Amino acid sequence: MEKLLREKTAHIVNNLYGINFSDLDITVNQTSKEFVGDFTVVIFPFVKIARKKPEEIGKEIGDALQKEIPEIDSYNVVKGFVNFKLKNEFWNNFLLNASSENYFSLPSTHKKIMVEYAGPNTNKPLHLGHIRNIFIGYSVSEILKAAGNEVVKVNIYNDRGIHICKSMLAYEKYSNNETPKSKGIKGDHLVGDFYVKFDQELKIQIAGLMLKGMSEEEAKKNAPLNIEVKEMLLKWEAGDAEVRARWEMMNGWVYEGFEETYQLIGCDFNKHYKESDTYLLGKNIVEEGLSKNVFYKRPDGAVCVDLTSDGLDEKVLMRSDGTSVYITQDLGTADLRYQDFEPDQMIYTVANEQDYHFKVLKLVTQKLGKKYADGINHLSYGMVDLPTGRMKSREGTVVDADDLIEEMIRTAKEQTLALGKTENFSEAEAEKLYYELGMGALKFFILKVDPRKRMIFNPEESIDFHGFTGPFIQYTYARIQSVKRKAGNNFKSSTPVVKANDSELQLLMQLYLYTNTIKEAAMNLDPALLANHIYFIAKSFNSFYAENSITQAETEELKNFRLLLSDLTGSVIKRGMKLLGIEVPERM
RNA sequence: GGUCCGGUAGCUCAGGGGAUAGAGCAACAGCCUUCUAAGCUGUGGGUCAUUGGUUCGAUUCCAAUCCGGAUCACCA
Repeated sequence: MEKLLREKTAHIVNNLYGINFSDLDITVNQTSKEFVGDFTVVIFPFVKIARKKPEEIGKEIGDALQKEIPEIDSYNVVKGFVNFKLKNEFWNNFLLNASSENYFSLPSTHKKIMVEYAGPNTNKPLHLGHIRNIFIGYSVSEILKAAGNEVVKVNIYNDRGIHICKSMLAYEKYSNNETPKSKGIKGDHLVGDFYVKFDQELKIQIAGLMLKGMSEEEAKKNAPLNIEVKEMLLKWEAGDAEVRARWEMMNGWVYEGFEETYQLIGCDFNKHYKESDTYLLGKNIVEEGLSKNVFYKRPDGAVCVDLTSDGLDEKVLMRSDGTSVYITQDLGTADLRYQDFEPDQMIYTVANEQDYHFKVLKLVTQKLGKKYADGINHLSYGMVDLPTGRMKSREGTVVDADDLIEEMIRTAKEQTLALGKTENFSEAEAEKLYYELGMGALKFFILKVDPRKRMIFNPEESIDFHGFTGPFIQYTYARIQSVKRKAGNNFKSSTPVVKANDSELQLLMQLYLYTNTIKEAAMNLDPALLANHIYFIAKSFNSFYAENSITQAETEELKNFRLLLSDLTGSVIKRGMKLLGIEVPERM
């Protein structure tokens, strides 16, 4: 309807005033609530050209549009705004159409989009930063699917390098060969403990050396642990059997731990890539770049690319000793992924601290003339900070993912029990509900914020279950299901001819705008748009619910209409929340 | 220092050229013998960081300044 209004208005204005506006030049808004109407055309832009008063123009446009668009019931002009009110039939028809099975399946874009998300290191457990990453990456993937794209979800494991060796070395030195099983903790946590242990022991060594008169820099260089860990990395690269075996074992523990957390979170992947598999591929690309004269070799042997003409710097792509750096393996990974799936677009869900890195990646692949280069897209999200600033693992301020999830579920349980909501639930049903509510609260808390912005999480304040939250929406859904049960699930999709009241219209409008939001969320890679919209739908429903009786409506026809409206609201909420990765309960 | 991102109510966040700037939390006042009160209705709370500009109109766009953050490795 907005599109139709824009097109018709442009047409009318062009004829009437001899200008040349396209539909994109026309502003159509929702009518703001203090005026009568559903949609509003802004006519200020024509005032100057038409040399008439806004009120006059408004009347001319209003008359013309009313003639051309049969769904328009009436209009009014206020200053430079023409407010159009749509006929009951329009909303009745919408309700019927939207209640049919395939209303919400948007046409295929014939595009294949790859989304990378998660991307953890295999030396410590997942934390709140990963949680935001995973929620965003998963939700963006689902939204893209809903908008008609084929989506491939991939993960990348940073599973090799000096930081991985640190936990391995600490394990070798300080463990009693314990295993996740023997200690009864998750594998990623066990490995993470040794990563921390390495740092602690290293600090002691450095302090000791400094007491003997070394400078801090010297002490760091000469600390036995630092020397040993470098030796271990060399052994790893050389394929030393013992080191590789320990690496396989410890990474195996970590993957098991991660898998458990993924399951709890409810995310999934089509394929996991490992940097240990791709870092060597990057070297082929470096060779390719050299032969194409896109890269050059410095006298010291390091391979570089000059990006100064693009406003960046000279960037090293391979060390003088021939080993690969971070960007090298990303070049290899991108190439492999394109061979694997041939996506039209590759979206990297990575925090904004790596903006520079992805600029370089895109530029370098473009310079190499890679087919996929233009499709590289960095979904750069803001980091999660504490009120005191950045989370720091060394200061122990990192919010652990498993702990946080557990706490959310526990809080959900407490609050639900306090309200006595689960008195006639079976044990399994109740546990499922606590899980859905706890995760719903957490996911919504994260996803309602614009991904691009940094956000603050205060561990002192528990995440809310009231107001603009996941549980509020889940509650709304459960309420709707309850009403439907009370009505014996007995309502027909026959043509309702009902003059909707204000709260019904408000709800219909929100439901009507839903598919727009999906398209916009997909275009902007922004689940927050969807989260906000679902909240408005739930809020509109609750107002409607408070003001109107559904099962006791004055007439059968009205009852049927309201049941149909409630049912549609429920299905849109369920559908939308699914795209955020949030389940909705039938009862709560 | 260069580049990029941000600054909106006490707090957490929407709005990104259009009408009197919105939610939630927190505070206060109402609403359960009627479909689930994790709800609904209302009240108070704002120099949209500052200063200039662009125009019919700027919280929104541009510039400068201030404040916060990120980044500019042969680390990942």
